Amino acid sequence: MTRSYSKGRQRVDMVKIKNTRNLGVTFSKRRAGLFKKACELCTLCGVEIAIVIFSPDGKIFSFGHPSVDTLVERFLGRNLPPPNKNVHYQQIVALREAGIRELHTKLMNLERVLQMEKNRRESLREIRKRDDGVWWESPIEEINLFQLQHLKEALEILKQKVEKEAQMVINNAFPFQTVGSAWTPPNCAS
Amino acid sequence: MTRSYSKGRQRVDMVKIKNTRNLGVTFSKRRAGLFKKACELCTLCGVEIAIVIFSPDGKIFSFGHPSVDTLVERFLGRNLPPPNKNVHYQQIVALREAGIRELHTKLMNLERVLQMEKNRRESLREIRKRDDGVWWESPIEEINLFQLQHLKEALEILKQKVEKEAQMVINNAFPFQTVGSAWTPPNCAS
DNA sequence: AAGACTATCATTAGAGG
DNA sequence: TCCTCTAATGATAGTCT
Repeated sequence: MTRSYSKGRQRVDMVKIKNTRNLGVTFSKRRAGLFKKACELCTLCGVEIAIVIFSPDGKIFSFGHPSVDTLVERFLGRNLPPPNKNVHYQQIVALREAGIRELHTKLMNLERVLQMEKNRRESLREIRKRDDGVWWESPIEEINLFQLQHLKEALEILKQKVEKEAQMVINNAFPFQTVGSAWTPPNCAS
Repeated sequence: MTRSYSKGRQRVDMVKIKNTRNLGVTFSKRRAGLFKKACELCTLCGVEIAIVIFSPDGKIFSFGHPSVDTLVERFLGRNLPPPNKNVHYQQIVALREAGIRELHTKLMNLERVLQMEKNRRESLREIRKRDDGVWWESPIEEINLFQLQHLKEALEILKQKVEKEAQMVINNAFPFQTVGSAWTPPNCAS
């Protein structure tokens, strides 16, 4: 007894996952939440949604209404015919509309992102202190160097001007090659 | 005066959209919420997510980190041979298993920052001129702080220039692909 | 007409079991 | 590992500007 629950959901940018186990739990919970949101959106607005999630350990989770394969096929079928200039124009128009709003939102969140960075750093330090046994193989210095190199790369790319190069760097740093089978989540609740 | 807002979010199963107009608004809001959740899941748990939404009127909305096409392709090719496991890859896997997700999250957040900064290179270059240019040779803790300060400086100026920059973005037209954030294609409401 | 606002309810991280 | 619980925070439908 005397259960005094205190911890609750904090702000997203304050969230610090304490260990791998909690990370897995969080992933499961949030994945379920995401699928639930998608399901609600399907039923509420009459849209069709496909979601595919690749976890770092190689598992694939998918949600699809009516089915992932159907929607993926349709998605590819849309891209199959040669690019339509009208489509491209519509994209530009849409981006014009979304541009200002997105920039505002993102700038408003930038400080929160920076705060998140600080929290990540604290989390990293905590994990260093706690999980000594796991971190033996790779000294802290190497990890710092590892991180350092990537940060350096990223910021130097920032100085340059090509988004694709940045994306390549990220992808090369973390090539998530996954092999597995799709897992179909529970159906939409009515 | 005396604005007494009363309506709020009701239970999902009680939600009734009053008309087509409100339905469109709801769809936009919830779609944004879904993409935000997906983005959070990406950064928090280090997963890769692709979402495709087909609206009844034939419009397509997509979210993808790193990109929808990449993930769809991987999804369809889930029987691909195992990935090459070179030394670098193994090191990354080991580090990730040991808690590298914080670094991964850092990089993904940084990627988001890069995505935001890509349209504001001039301002950033102006900031960078004030740097001595050797910040990455400092200890990692100071590096992060330095980077944070650096980005924060950029943020301050960018805040002042957001409108101007947004206009620039519109004039220059966005690049075709979006990385790590929601891509809003053709217009939403009918 | 695109956002701001606010009252709700939903989501969820961590603790106990 | 999986469930329940609880406090905080997040999300959002309708309204107003």
